[in-house]
Amino acid sequence: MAHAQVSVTERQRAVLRAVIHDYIHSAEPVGSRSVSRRHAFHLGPASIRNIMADLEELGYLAQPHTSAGRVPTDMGYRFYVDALMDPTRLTPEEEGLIERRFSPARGQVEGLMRETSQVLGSLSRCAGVVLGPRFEQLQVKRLEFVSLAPDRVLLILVSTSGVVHHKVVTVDEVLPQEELNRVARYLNDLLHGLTLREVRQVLLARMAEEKALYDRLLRRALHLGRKTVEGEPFAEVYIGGTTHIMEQPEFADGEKMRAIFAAFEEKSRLVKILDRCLDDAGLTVIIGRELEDVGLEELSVVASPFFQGGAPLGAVAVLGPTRMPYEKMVSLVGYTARLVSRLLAGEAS
Amino acid sequence: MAHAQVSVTERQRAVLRAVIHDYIHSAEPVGSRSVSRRHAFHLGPASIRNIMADLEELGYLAQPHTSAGRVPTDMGYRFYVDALMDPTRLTPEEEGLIERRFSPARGQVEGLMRETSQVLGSLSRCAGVVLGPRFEQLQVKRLEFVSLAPDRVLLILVSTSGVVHHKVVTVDEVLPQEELNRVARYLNDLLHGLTLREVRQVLLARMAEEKALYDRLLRRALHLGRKTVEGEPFAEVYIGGTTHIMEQPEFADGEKMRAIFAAFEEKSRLVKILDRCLDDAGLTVIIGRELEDVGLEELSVVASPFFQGGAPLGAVAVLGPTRMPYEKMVSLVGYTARLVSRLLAGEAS
DNA sequence: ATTAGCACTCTCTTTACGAGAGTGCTAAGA
DNA sequence: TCTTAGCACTCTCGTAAAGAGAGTGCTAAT
Repeated sequence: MAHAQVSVTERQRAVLRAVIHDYIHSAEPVGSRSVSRRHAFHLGPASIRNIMADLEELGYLAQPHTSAGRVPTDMGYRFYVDALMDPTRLTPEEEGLIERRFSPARGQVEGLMRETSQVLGSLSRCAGVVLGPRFEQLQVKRLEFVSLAPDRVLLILVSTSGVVHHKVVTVDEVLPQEELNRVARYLNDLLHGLTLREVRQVLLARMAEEKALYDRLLRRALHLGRKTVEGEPFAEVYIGGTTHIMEQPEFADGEKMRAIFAAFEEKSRLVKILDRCLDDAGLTVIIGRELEDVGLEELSVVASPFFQGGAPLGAVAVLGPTRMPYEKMVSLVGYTARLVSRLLAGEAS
Repeated sequence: MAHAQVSVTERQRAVLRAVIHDYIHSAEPVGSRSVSRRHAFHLGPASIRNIMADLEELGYLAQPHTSAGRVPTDMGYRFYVDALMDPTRLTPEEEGLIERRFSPARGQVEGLMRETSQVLGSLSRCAGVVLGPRFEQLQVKRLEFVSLAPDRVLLILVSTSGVVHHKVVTVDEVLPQEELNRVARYLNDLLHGLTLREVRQVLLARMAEEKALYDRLLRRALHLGRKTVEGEPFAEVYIGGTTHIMEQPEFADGEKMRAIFAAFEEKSRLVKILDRCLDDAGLTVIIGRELEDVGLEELSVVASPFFQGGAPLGAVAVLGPTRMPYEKMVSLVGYTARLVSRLLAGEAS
């Protein structure tokens, strides 16, 4: 209306919308006849055909073969999501359902993440994916060192949000528990409240500044501190409802399924995709090839970051076939992300 | 020879063995002709046919339809595993490969479990499953309580083997960190070195014994201690290499796959199955329907417990189609279980 | 006891064919 | 000029028929 599209008329938009709607719920190529019938345009099938031919030329639709109906392309979905889709809201029932499922998970960040992935999975009937708190961004609440063996130390890191990370390291010299306690006390004083990114900087600065390192305790402390924060994975990924993807008719073929599940096992690929969504303040939709991940070309992602104290902490997402009901996914993911942010805020001390 | 089978002749055994061998690597019904050819019996196809008919009557073989070859039944596999199979050993290359893959995981129990499931998966080309340390059996090394919010406490439990468990609980009264430290000190003295099973008993005994509970500190300590050990899952389950199962031709059908992956998501079902294997000191093979799990009728499990300090701690297993190379799986699982036990022993302080 | 021979059965693949759905194009109508 | 009715064409899909292939069970001969 106000902003006239350069090359896409209002009618073309209406037909594209209709085709996508039909295709999303039938999973079968959509013909001109059914569009003309089901959506009460005052247009006959022949006109629809002309318009569809135009849309195909524009790259929004494709034909699996001559004389089949049309199927949306990635580009078609993209246009739909950006310009055609009318946002819906979740029904109050759905919202209530989500909230109820979350209530038992109150207070445990990891449990919350896991539950979120499962809720998203079951409501979207796709895979629900959650990118957990970014390690770098966790704030140190407490460090703890436990001596497991003379040369082996368990490092435990508790963040203010209640996330616990731990790992075992081997040290060169024997460190009795006594000394570990002193080290922990020192580091806790030094690092309390800092994010791990800051911790890394502080430790490096200290180590440079006190080159000499006469103090053995100090030296050990800095050394152990570095071990704690180094080489950690970017973040944890939680996946729920993966079986729903198998229900989609487009993946009846076993080979495609394998490719997809291989990606699920290799979580780094999911991390890479979801990481892109963290920079955007709001909700992101990535469609098919836009994922730039060989093996996932036929999937789309709807993702949204969630926040703690104003900073994006992680992301929730739905991963399903490109033929997914985008409006619904957008509202579902958006609602869930806001809810998670709210729960996290309610928990921060 | 020495022990003449009541109803199974030596020749029948040989034919059954041959059929199972062929079927395991072809996945197709085995006919009399190919048995006669491939295995240089001095018997023609017709004789083989007679023997196969006998084996069918005995319940060891079945025909998908008249005039197809024979296929082993669950009972046939069972007989094969119990009486026919000749044990193999892994090749030194395979053993070396396993050991190398484990070396980076040294010292971290959780990492070791995860890695084990993946190694088993990739070497068996089936799903690798590990039932982690049984919670009940962990020995308390250290308890730690961190106050996250006035009414919310993070409980951390470190076991002597380096396993870390944690959870967040909500408490009725405000507990400052100061007091939590005192509580932790008390409980650490009381519980150090006990298994969680014993911890439970000790706490119950104390609570009964000191009914009055005049001491607030004591009351709180016992209360928090109970929260720490109660309601915990039986054990963690690690699964690796699930995608291999999809490669099996018998699961090309999407519906069967779904059933199987549903079981993977619902880990309690796997726990139930593997738990059965913990009681047996050695290796267990469970075939098809013997699993007694609707949805997994076409799978078999080869499992073996691993030990720490003489007590079974958890189990490693391979989960694949009933048509799996049992000899190889048995040696693989056996070797891996022994290796895991060894690595655990090497780590105990 | 073994096996050759044979008729029979069942699956799988190929081929043919018609129904159905959809298209593109052309020409007529608004 | 835009719309649409009509029509020939194309492609898929399901069904049916036919033949090849593999395997069996039975009988009779060795």
